Amino acid sequence: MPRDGTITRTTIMDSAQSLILGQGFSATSVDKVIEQAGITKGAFFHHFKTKADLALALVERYANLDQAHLDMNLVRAEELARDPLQQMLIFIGLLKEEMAGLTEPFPGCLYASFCYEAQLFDDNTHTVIQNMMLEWRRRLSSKFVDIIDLYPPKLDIAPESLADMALVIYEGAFILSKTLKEPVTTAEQLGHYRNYVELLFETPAE
Amino acid sequence: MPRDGTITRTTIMDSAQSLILGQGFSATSVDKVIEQAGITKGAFFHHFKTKADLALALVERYANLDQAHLDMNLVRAEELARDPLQQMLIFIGLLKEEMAGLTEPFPGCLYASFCYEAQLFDDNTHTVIQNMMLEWRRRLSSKFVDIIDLYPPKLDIAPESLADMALVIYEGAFILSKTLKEPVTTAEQLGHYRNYVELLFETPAE
DNA sequence: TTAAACATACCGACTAGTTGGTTTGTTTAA
DNA sequence: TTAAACAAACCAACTAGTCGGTATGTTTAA
Repeated sequence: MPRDGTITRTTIMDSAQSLILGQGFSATSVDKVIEQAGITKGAFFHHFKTKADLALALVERYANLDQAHLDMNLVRAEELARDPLQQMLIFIGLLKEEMAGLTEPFPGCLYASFCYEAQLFDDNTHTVIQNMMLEWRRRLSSKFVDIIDLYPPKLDIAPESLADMALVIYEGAFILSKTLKEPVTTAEQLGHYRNYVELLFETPAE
Repeated sequence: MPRDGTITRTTIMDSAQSLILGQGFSATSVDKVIEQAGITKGAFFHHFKTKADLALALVERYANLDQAHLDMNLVRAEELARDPLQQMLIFIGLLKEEMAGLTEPFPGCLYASFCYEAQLFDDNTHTVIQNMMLEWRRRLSSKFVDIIDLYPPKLDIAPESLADMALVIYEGAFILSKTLKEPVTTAEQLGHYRNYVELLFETPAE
């Protein structure tokens, strides 16, 4: 077996990601990454053709984890209930519980980090992020379409924008949580999202 | 009095801010700023002792505008209604209408931009941002306390986290809007926030 | 079995250009 | 005349990326 470079590659990516979430991509120099990773420039540019290539690899890995995370929680919710509204409420509850136990703010989202340095990245990198945001929209709005069918909502709402709200809450809560150093914010805000869905579709007591 | 440098200073800050919202603070070199502003390095470092000094000046100006914006819309809402719930719904409606007419995504929020490059800035800069976030929380949660007094909410909620939701929606919606290049997102999401408040406190039909 | 040929992983000095910041001097208006 | 407002040349440190070389394996053919 050849020397396994996947460990080195993973170490580089882990180091880079934690640096990027703290100081942004631009300020995360290759020198800082290799120092953090404990390797050399030769090793870095063996694994990544350019620094932009690292950025792409990072968002691809992040999006893959995000996809798996989305799939897993949707499947779990669908296993725990048959009714689409119950599934959605359970799904949001699962997301909330993940964030509820944090003792320090979530380190942040790579999508948001790259969003405010967007002009530094190429189209491939942007597309990966856009597609993953659209995937959240597709998956959740499809569920909301089923819900609207069964439970006439109290207000006229578009399922896509209701689906978007999940990511909106995540991204916004991360920013407040990081800035104010309050770990509970994200779980609290996901709780409001769940409340909103509940109130929108609940059948009035008769 | 010698030449009036306030125009130059403003031009520098405007150029810097638009560059920062597109590519982040770190990638926004002083050279790029002075090129965009059409001035020289001498002028730049006459007005700002360091690049970090520019960052502080930018967030201070941004926070002052934010404060005025918050004040103005709260006053307008209080002029248009006496009931605190109606005031809050009008207030959110005013924010929504500001965003509803955009033909391209809002350029973004300086708080969020700095949040993901946080380690580059000093405590003064952070404090300005934190104080403005806490100001939003104070002002809106005070209103929500009044609302809760008058309209027993359907669910048990903390007024602070309900107040935080305004900024959360803003910051999150900006990120989706910028990434997906969809200008309507922010107004849509503020609409959901208004819906949520409405549903939480509405008096059930009898 | 063995050794030559090859492939991958990695090292670290080097380069051309950029970075924030300084220095020295000039222009402008009161 | 004076002091703020600006210009332009300059600097040391840092930037991403290159390149020749080495170390450690795998494959192939006799």
